[in-house]
Amino acid sequence: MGVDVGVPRLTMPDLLALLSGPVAAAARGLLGATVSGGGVTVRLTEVEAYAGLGEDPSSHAHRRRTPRNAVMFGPPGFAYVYFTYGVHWCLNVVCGPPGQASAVLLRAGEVVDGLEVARSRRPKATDRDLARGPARLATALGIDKTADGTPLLDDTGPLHLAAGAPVPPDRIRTGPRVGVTTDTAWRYWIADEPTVSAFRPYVPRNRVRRAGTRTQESDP
DNA sequence: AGTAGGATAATCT
DNA sequence: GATTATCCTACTG
Repeated sequence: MGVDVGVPRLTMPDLLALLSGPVAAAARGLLGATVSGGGVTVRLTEVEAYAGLGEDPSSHAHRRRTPRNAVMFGPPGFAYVYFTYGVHWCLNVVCGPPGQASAVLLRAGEVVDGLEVARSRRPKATDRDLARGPARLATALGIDKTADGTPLLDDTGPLHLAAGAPVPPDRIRTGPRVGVTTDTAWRYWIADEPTVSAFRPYVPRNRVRRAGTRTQESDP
């Protein structure tokens, strides 16, 4: 039984249509949607669009199809999960028509259900920080590589994506994406949401301490 | 409050 | 062998 009749909510076919279209619109439209996994539900407050083959140097699918990014080349509505920095998992929603390989990175959200479970997965985090950042969000949902390539729009996989209460357009903010070289304003977030992650400009990590480099000073 | 550095391994050149 | 769509801790002021 729907209670709040006045609030239009995307139907499942509408959600699929949204994900099938241009990735920027898909990213925008995903704000306010919910992702559930492992007993935790997160309401998305911050996302980033990544175009696929060719157009976007920051996209994992920029150059060509590889085993890692293969899911991005498939149909929309599936999870693309990647491992980075040797430590973290991040969750994307595959968008666009098959072959285009665009995706939306889920950067942050508010835990709206399963709070106790989310806290147990991130014991040291405050409630605000439980899913504030892409790897934190993935951890809160209990995501690892087994979620890669699973469907998000039905209940056959470990994750489920559902439309939420629509976000008024004037509440949506845009800006450059985090941690990448390109400056396209393809980061979207909901204004005044405390769960939105802090912006961090791209900084190359050049300083590699080489094991073979001997230093002579061994005493002051 | 702000920043520097380390963790740690898959992926790609 | 270099890079990485990040996060946490420790240190400085």
